[in-house]
Amino acid sequence: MSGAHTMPASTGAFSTGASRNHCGGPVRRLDRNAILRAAMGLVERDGLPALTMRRLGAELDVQAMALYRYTPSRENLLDGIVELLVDELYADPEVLLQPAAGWQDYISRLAHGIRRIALAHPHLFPLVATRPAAAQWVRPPLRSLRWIESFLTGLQAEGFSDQNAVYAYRAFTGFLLGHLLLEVAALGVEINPVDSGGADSVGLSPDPLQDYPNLLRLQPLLAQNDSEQEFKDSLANLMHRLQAVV
Amino acid sequence: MSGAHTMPASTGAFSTGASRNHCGGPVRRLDRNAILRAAMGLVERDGLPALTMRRLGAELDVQAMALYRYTPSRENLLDGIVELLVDELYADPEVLLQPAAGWQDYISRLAHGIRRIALAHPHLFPLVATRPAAAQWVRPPLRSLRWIESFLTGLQAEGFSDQNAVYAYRAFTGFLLGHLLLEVAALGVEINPVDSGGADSVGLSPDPLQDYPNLLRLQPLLAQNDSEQEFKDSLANLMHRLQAVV
DNA sequence: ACCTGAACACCGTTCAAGT
DNA sequence: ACCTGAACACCGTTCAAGT
Repeated sequence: MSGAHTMPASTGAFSTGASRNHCGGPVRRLDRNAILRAAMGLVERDGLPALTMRRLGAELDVQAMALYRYTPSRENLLDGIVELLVDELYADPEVLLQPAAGWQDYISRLAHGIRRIALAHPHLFPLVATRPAAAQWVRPPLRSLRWIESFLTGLQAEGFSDQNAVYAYRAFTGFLLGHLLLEVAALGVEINPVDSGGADSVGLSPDPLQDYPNLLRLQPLLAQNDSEQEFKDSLANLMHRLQAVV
Repeated sequence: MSGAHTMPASTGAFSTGASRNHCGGPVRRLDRNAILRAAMGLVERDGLPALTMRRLGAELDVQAMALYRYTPSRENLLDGIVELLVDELYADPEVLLQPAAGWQDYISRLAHGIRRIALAHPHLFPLVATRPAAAQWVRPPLRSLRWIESFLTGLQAEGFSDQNAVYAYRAFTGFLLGHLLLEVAALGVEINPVDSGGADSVGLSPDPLQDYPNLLRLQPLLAQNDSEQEFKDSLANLMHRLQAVV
């Protein structure tokens, strides 16, 4: 922390131009984690297009070029964000690393944990879904080797065969990705992160809603959706499907 | 091809500076559809980051600024691409506008039609999933009002109540989005559209596969997946789920 | 009517130079 | 060791100007 690098004795407090903390000691402003956290905050506040090396630098009181000591590229930064996001699962006390009360309980906790992450970071979650993975079989949103290993091992401990554990992994990721992407997309429309100047009129397609009588009539029904209930229903259905094969 | 701009007037035939077709008549080179098609081709060939106003102009033998006669912005172009993509469903003879042999047949044809579109445009499909929609209840990948109307009306003609038709719409879109996004993502890893110079070593996460014995053992099983069969299985499961409520 | 040249305010990234 | 200035090759977009 207090490395006191190249401090000229004469001028005292502000001679180096480096920022200082409130204790007065010189401060190592940057490290990869701080950069990633700042990037996440920037995206969550202003949207993905706002994540610019220059703006991110400004956020950290530094020039953009300084960031390249800690990341080879902006792309690499995005990958780092995705990794950090998935790792938040470890900090969730509701999520278990291994089944403790049956595989249904385990899967349910995991599903809700990932859902909490998605809802907490609606602007960031699409990155989890769309960034290229390391291998074909690494599927978002469960895209850390450690969690895939946990999942497969956990289900096998509960009696799943190799085949069935892999089958469950595939069904589980498909279910999660579809639901959570739809959920954060719906959130995104509500909070409207779009910065395209005054394009709201273009939004509702070439022809107006009036041309579709059925849609017009069902609009209230379509608009009122309990996404949590829908998530739970679909999860229950998944469980039922897995129950049949185990 | 023949960059005949700024042609001296003396040469007669090329006095206008506009390009000509092989019949010799002056030609309107640009229109919105041609631009959108060129953009789709560019993305499918070189990836989304390659879609640049300047590069797209070059593709059409025109300066970038000329495109702004036909689109207000690059963002609007992306929305146009998504619309064109979804509209390809109308050109698919296997897909029916209304049920003709039961709702299961109708839904199955629709699902496979959208899957064909996704697989035909793996670089483009993520746009369908992630572009902001016009309303919360417009869900990718079924994001045209006309298709939503068709879907709801179709199911109601087959005996679905308002509630159940909307329920089916939600379950159907969730299923499609999850599966197809995973499928094109897996494709994307195979064909490797990444242009990040030599980042292949970074890809496989901080720790190697060797640290996860179970994963290492199951890797062959994870790698060999029949995505079409998986799609059909999951679709059948969806049908079964809907069967229960109708 | 349709396209271009020039310009503006940005980008990501490199690299020699400062401290 | 860590950060900056200056520079390069790009971006999207505007607008007066050409034909």
